[in-house]
Amino acid sequence: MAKADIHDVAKAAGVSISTVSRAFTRPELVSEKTRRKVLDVADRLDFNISRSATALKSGRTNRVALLMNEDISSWFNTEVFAGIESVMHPAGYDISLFQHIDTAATRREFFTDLPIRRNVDAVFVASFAIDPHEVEQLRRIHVPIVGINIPSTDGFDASISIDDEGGMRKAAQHLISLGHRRIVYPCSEAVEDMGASIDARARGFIRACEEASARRDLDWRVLTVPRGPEFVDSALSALLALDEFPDAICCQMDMMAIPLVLKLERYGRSTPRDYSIVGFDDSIYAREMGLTTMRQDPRAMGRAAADKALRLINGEDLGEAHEIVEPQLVLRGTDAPYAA
Amino acid sequence: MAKADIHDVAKAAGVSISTVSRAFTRPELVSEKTRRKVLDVADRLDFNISRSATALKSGRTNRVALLMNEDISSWFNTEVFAGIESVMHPAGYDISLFQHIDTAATRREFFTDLPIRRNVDAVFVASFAIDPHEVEQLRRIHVPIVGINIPSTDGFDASISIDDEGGMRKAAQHLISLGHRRIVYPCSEAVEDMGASIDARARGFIRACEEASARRDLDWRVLTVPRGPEFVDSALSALLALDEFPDAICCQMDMMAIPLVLKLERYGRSTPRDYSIVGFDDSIYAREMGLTTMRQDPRAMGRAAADKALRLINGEDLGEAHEIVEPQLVLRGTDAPYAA
DNA sequence: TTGAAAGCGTTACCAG
DNA sequence: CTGGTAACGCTTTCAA
Repeated sequence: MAKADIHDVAKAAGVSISTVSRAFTRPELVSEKTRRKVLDVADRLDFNISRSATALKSGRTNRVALLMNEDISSWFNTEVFAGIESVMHPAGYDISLFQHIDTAATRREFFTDLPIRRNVDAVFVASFAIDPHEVEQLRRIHVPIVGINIPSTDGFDASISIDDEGGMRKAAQHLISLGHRRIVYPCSEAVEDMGASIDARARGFIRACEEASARRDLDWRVLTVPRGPEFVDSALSALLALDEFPDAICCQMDMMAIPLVLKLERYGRSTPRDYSIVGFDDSIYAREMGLTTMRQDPRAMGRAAADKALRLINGEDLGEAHEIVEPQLVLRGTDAPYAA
Repeated sequence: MAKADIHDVAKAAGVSISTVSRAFTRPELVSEKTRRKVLDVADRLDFNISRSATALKSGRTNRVALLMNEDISSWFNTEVFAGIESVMHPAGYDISLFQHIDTAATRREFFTDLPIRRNVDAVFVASFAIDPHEVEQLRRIHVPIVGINIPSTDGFDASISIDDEGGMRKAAQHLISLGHRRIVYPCSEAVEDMGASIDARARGFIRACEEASARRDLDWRVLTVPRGPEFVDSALSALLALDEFPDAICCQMDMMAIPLVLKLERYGRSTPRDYSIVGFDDSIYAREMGLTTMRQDPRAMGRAAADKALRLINGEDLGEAHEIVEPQLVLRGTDAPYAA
């Protein structure tokens, strides 16, 4: 009696298979008494409705795809995943994860084979510099396509993205308004590639500085360092090599800011005493560290994206399909007014 | 022509549906020419084999369940997930994640409703203080049950766990062998609850100290602090309240060690100059920080667990069903010989 | 409120 | 190498 099927249950409960089915999926159509009996028997026989059969019958797959350019283990990706999961799982969906769609080879493989075709009810594209041709390919699977932090909404049925440029501009403005004069932006393509976000953030910094320069004296610069696992050390060297150490440092992400603070401490540069620094993300350890930073909430973005997907799947109407969210400045302990 | 089914493809290719099916799943049984034709047509019609139908027919679900006591976003859980995913995804399985099986309520709900019954091909239990009765319930779904960092292997078909006690013992021994005399173990149930690991690690520390005390003078103690989001600050206060500041600190996890190093710096205590400290996990920022720590590799554990599950699903034999792995001491910059 | 039967899209056996 | 056909386990009319 390894596996009882719906017939076994029907027989044991003295009803038809239709009734067994209804007892599970439309309990209100079955008399209290019959239902209890059926569910009882089912429990005794370790029976449950088969998702595969339900899926087949209904024409839905109860599965969604999530595309990420790199590994799920970065802070951003994990949070997005958790957010999507928290909505989709209770709704009965599995998430089929496609990571590392980053090299030319994996991209081609994915977008030409399109393994998810006819096998998902929606597609999420997370923080992914997807190109228009690829979106076009995706559309061929004829399901809603929802983006999270995507460079362009073209071809997407819905999306939610963070305003990277505006956020970083706000961060720089904060530093400037504190009175700092020498302000530096260490910039690299990080190991954990955030794709287009990196560029947008740099633009925000530059914009804030240019705007401020029109009004007052400001010595600002972008310090470009090579990407790779040593990007923090590269930034550190570049910073230390400056003629004059800056009053303020604006970082593209907390993963840059946090190690920098630690390492600078060892070179006798202490924040906020000697310099102000602000991060971006409000990710792991930022709170522990007391890092002043721009907060974004990728988990909430995941949830919002999932809500949209669900509505799209059910043919409902979306209020606004495409959303932009503003990161928030979180003041903690690494910024202080300029004191010459 | 929204959705073409197997019949449409068969017709368009001038073959039977059997041949279409075989062209996809048993290409070697179909002539090169026919196969190309079929795949061509299929691609043109945006057709693909339905996983639901295949699953139904085969009696498999192509889905596994992963149970975690808390959120997926902790370092350990993310890595385990990524490890399992890297093996199961290519093998054609989706992962159905069940998080937050931690309160009495969610546990009861999960283990009595057993929503995964008949709907997964295997179950993973990750870092989960599951009780014997719950395991018994799980067995009722009649699929392989594979554990990762579980307190007891009872009822599990396979497992892989880290030797927390042995690892922490090794960490403490290292500190002792460096000649340190006053050694402290700040201990709390962390926010990100690692369940039984916490206890095992404390035991390892105590054991090392007791063993060493028999041989030489050693002033050691466990500093218990309340759990909660402020556990690091609690540990910090406790440490600073000591009559004499310790030579060495042994931490239950990097999430304790790293913020501690940072905060102690602000109180003028600098490592390795003033004290040695070793963490546990080798998780985020440990390398950046130069933290000496005990490394464990949860991603590799996830992979190993998934390999076992796959073999079990396919009815193959496991060499050794239950594995224990030893964490490795990674020497970096936060330990130094005792210098009075 | 319940039962009978058709059909969802495959796969696999058996013929040819 | 290819085609016909019977399941796989459910849901859903339609009748009773």
